[in-house]
Amino acid sequence: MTGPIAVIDFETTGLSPAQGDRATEVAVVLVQGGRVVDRFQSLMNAGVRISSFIESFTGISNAMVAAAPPAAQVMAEAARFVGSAPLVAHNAGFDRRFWQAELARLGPDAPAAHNPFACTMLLSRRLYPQAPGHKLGTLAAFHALPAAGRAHRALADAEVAAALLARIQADLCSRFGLAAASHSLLMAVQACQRHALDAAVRRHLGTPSVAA
DNA sequence: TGCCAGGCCCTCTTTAGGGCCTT
Repeated sequence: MTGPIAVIDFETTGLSPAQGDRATEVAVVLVQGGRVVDRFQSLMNAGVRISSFIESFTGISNAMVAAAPPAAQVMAEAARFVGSAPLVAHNAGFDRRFWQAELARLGPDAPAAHNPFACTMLLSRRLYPQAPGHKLGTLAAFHALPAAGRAHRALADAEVAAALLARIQADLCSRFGLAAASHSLLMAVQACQRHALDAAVRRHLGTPSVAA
């Protein structure tokens, strides 16, 4: 049994914290042994205005964040919830930038700020090249994953990403005869070269031959 | 008013360009 993995999703005011964008909502789903074992979700007030485009896109309004706890408080709680668990997100580069930017505002010693991230989008590109696309919703439909609520809200998207992660782990296990697909294996698959998946997994596992 | 990012991946590539994906 591997340790828990924290699947995270942010809703934000835009695409780039370097351009002043801030998080408006965060959700974390803890997954262990292919099952969701705990959840964290909160809106947060970062003191910035949400554009009408983002409001219609996410359903998160200025009034909703005005009534939410301060961003620093929410991020501190999220970091404690994640603890030492490795992280997973869909298009993880995006969520990693906001995770690190928001935690950096808490100070240089914020916990969990540098936990490793794996990406369900990069993994899906490796494992499911036949999928019609690699958006989270497209992959959910492709794998017939259960609906989890309104898309583009943090907890619903984190739940779908967690279900996608469970599918990825199950497929890796069945393909390579594993009992469990660890986060480090996910990182190895994510980093492997195109058309070199089996060789990359064999290198990671340290086994000379694995049934395909 | 209009525009804004970053990184991976593919290919009509590698001295590059553009699509995808996240909000």
